[in-house]
Amino acid sequence: MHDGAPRDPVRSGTLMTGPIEDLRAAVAAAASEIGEASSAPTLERPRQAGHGDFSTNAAMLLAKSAGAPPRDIAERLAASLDVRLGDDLASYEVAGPGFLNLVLSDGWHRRAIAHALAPGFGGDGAQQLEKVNVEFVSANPTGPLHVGHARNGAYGDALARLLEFHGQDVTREFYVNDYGSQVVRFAESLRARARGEAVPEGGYKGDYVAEVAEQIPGAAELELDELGRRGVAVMLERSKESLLAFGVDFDIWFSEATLHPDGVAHGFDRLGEMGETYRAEGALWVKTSEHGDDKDRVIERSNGEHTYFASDIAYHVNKRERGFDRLIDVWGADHHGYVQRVKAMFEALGGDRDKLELIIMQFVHLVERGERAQMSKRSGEFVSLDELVAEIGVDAARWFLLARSHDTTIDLDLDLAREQSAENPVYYVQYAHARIESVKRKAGPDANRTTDGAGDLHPSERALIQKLLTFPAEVQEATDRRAPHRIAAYALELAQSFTAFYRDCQIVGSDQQAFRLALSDAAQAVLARALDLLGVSAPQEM
RNA sequence: GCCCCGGUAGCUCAGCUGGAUAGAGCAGCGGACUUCUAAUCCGCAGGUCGCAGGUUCGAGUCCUGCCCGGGGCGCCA
Repeated sequence: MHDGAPRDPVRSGTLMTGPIEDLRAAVAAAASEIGEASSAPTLERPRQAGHGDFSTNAAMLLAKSAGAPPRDIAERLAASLDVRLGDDLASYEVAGPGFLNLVLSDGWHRRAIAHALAPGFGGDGAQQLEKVNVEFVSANPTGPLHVGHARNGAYGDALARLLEFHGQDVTREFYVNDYGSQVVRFAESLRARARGEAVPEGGYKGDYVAEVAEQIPGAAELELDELGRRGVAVMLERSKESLLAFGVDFDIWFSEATLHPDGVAHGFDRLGEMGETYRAEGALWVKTSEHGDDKDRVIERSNGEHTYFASDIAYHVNKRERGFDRLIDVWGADHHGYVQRVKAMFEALGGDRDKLELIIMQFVHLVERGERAQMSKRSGEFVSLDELVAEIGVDAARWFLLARSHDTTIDLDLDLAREQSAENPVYYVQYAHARIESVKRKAGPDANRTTDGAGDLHPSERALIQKLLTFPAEVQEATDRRAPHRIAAYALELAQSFTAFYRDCQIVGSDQQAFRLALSDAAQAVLARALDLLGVSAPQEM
């Protein structure tokens, strides 16, 4: 949807204005007549029925500077809003310690639907257009992807989708750790399997190792280097297939090996030019402690070999030189200890530490009959991404993984997940979408639509419209906070709002048919968009 | 010892960066299918928001200390 005409790099804000933004602006304007608010007034949909369609705390924030009781100020605010909003304000009420509750007219609600029906509703909210690199999954290519990678993949992809919808230019990147000692260990394991020998201590013990070895002709006799390369290639191909089947499609598969030796040397040069390295105890160090790290870090060992950190430096230099405005790395919880040093290194390289985001994903714990099991690639004990998809399907799997905040650990009991997959809320949301399609089918292809109408709106219609109108703010919030799980929560709530409307209001055949079809169209479009942001399908029928 | 993430209903989790009587899904109990899709809907029950202080008109949310669970603190990758 972002193809075609170029857009302004900085938004005027006009694209974003909608009924809620107008309302918010009116409240802000009314407030500024009275005094200085200590913070921006809220404008929210109260969870409590009977507290109006929208509610603001502006009066309480103004009380100090205006030197008057909050409830008195709320009355003055209301009087001002009454003039500003005219017929759109149906009624108001001052409540509690000084809340101002607003009830908007049916006309305001009807007009709002047209806004929600506009193409791209909720998108393009970014204030500043950026070229963003999102690096995620980045699993070692020495074994199959497990559910932890699935979580990382679902999250990274959903975040990328959010950023794209928000208006950013996003590159999805997978960093392939195809260099270093784990590749050697993998090659040794492959050779042992090919020769029918026991896998050496510290090697990879999973059955997949034998399968991979079988796919490499002459594996028993190949040089370790070559065997490692072949093995990694096979694993990588498998990973690509698994991820594609899971709906995750990377733009770039970046090989760590290609950073050696030139990229690493280049990275060291850059640090050297910045005066950020020194030699001590026979090793080469980088002064990360001057940028917030606990201690300085070795990048070249006293034996002349590079540390893993050397690759990280080269990689981040490379990313910067590819012209990204923002780098987002999605890591597993076991890497949180590296956040400070990588941020420090990035700053030492002359980067802006705020332009490098390191997002830590908490783990997926495997639970079997109430017992926690440890997932480990080397021991071969894990639930694979493929297995998860085979058991419960892509949509249920993605929903399961995306419905929770990324900083909460997830307990996965595969038996339970299998049992409960039929009860996965994702189907409820999809069902609402399919049901709307069914209603439209019933109405026929030529049925009229209108956002005009007479007569009172049903409370369920008003609630559905209000829910639709909050979508742009939800997208904004989910994007700003890197929190796609909010979209899942929103999608469920929207599906509930639609289902209540469907229950209470006859659509096809009613004298409000054209209006209710327009409302249904808007609900369907937003449901489809929300599901798409999560990488979940929106079926026409179920 | 230090650092990061959690602790909210029986279970799994939200809680819009401080707002009104803390929510959802699942599980449980009781109801609803001659109707635009019952993968649905309605009702009931379920809580010392880990504990103790503090900040203020107001704290699940912010601060301090402690308890519990998970993860991390290499010249490994």
